[in-house]
Amino acid sequence: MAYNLCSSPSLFQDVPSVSFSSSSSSSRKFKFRNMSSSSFQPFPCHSFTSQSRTLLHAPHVSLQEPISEELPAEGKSPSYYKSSRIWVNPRSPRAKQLERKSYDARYTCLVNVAKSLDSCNPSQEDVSLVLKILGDRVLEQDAVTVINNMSNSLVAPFVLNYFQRRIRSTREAILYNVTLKVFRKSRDFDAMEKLFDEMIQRGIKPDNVTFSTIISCARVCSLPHMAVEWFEKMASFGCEPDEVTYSVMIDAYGRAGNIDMALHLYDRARTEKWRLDTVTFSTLIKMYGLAGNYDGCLNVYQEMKVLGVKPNMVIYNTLLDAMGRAKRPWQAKSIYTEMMNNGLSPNWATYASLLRAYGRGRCGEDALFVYKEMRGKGMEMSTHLYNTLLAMCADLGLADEAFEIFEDMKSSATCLCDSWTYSSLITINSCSGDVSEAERMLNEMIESGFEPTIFVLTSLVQCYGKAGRTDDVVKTFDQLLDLGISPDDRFCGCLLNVMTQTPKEELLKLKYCVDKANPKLGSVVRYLVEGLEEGDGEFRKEASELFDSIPEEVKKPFCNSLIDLCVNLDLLDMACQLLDLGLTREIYTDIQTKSQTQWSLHLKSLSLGASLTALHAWINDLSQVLEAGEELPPVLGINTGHGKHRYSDKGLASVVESHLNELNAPFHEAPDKAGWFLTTQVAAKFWLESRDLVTA
DNA sequence: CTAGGGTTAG
Repeated sequence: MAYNLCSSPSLFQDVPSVSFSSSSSSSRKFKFRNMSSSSFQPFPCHSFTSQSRTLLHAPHVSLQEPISEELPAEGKSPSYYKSSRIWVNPRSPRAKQLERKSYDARYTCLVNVAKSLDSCNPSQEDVSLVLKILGDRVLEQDAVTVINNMSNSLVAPFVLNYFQRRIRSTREAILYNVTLKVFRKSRDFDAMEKLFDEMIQRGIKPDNVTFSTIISCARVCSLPHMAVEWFEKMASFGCEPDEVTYSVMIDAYGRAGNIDMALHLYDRARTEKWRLDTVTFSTLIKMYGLAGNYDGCLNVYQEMKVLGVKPNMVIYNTLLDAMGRAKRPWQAKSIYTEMMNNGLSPNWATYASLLRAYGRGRCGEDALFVYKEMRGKGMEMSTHLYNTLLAMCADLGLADEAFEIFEDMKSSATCLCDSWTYSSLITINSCSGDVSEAERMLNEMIESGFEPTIFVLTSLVQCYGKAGRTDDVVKTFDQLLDLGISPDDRFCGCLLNVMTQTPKEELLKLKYCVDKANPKLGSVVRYLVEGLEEGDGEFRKEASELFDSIPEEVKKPFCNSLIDLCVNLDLLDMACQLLDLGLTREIYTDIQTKSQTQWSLHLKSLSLGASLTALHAWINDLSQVLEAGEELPPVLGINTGHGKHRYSDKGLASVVESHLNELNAPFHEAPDKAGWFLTTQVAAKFWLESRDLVTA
């Protein structure tokens, strides 16, 4: 028997017809996936140009027309062979290539049908008109390919109906499943549920594919509870979840915030010896990353390798992204190195993750090296990738590089600037205190048709605050409200930070903003700014309520700024109360540590005011130890960290050092340990006792 | 691309 893969050679200039001798046993292997050799009916595709109009108005052309009903007898050419008939050994690469080309051509035809359907009216008549071209005998496989390539969820049900009337299938769920996929593409969960009901009513049994499609649709529609609901429904339809369903559900549970359940499923999948593949692992890594469990990400990665699953690009990119979130640039680097050693070359997602990791991890040199490498490789740029570069520059304060990248972006024909682009540029200029350049960018943003976002306005508040332009801070605040944006915690934190840099006589203007933005914060600030007398722990109670009401990640910056404000206003008692509150609520942790040989004070994560307050508290604690007749350890140390401090232009070290000098404290900078001030038990004891004499 | 699952921002 000869398989004739291309019945009309003239249609394929470079694809000659092929026949395979039945004597070759390998011809069995030569078939298309999901299709038995005998069921394959080749057809020419000459009428299928990319123009769907041509397609529709070519009624004399049928996909099936030139097909010979009888396959040619061995060694005899069918009548429609004209020329260029070549015998090809089915084992040869040439045969594989021909198979490929023939398949591709057929596939392209069906994709074009799908495209025409997408742009036609959602009616049975119009759908029939397009589909007539497939002839009366439609192959199930072709129907699947057509629907699978559609994206119009209004037309899809008519197409399904058309095919159902022409195809007698023993596996009717398939056409339903592939139609469900179209709904998934347009995120139409309601349509999905409706079609499922129809399936049931027609007595067609849903299978795992049905459920995993519905579940993953719920996921992309941000309806994780629906995903769970449908998963739990499976059993009542006689479906046992398999590895794909587990993989989807691990993700759905993760996104629903039910990580325990996700891990439970993973355990089950593992003990039931499902073949776990990279998709499941990347899902797990992603889930741990979003939950902030970064060691969990690395554990999954290790476990995956132990189980013999080879990491692919998606795994590496997901890991890199997680390490970026974790602010662990060094781990991102070693993962990237491993990726390269495994012979994989970075794509856009790799670069985006790396840039983010190095930007957030303050690794300027590494980040710029990535940028150079991208340029050197001629990496195809996108708006998103440009924006990632600009965000990296904003993280690292690289104004010149940002300008260069921005110019490059504007000269690109395909990558349009968007509100993210301007946002990064405004942030960069705001951080470097360039008010006029920040304003110029804001204007350009507005002229380009983008409204300022809360991120832009937050940056501007910071910018004006730094420049001492309190009225413009207030103006920016009002602009935020005018745009109907409600101030978030970051914005309030920024206002609070501006207050720590504002002279006392202007603070009332900012208090107005804080009051409006967050009344709880306003009532705490009132004690400081209005010099409110506090009786009976009122202040502490208000501050406690404030910290109860804000999310974990903003507690420390709020507390730092509030303490700074106290210190600026000489309200040391309230500063101490806030520090104590911060310690008891574990907003600050491990500030004081004790070992056999050394007691230490760690100030690195504290603002300047909070550092000085913590220093005073520590000195008081040490005095009390002596008063109680107990001993100090051999060494006492203060760790300020070195380098530039987040909250100050001056390093924290120099501020603490001059304060220690003022106090005549015997701490001295350690020559071999940067950022440490040390003293001995004897010196400390002598100083503390003489100090107590003075204050007594 | 081949009836189901995974990687792009404050």
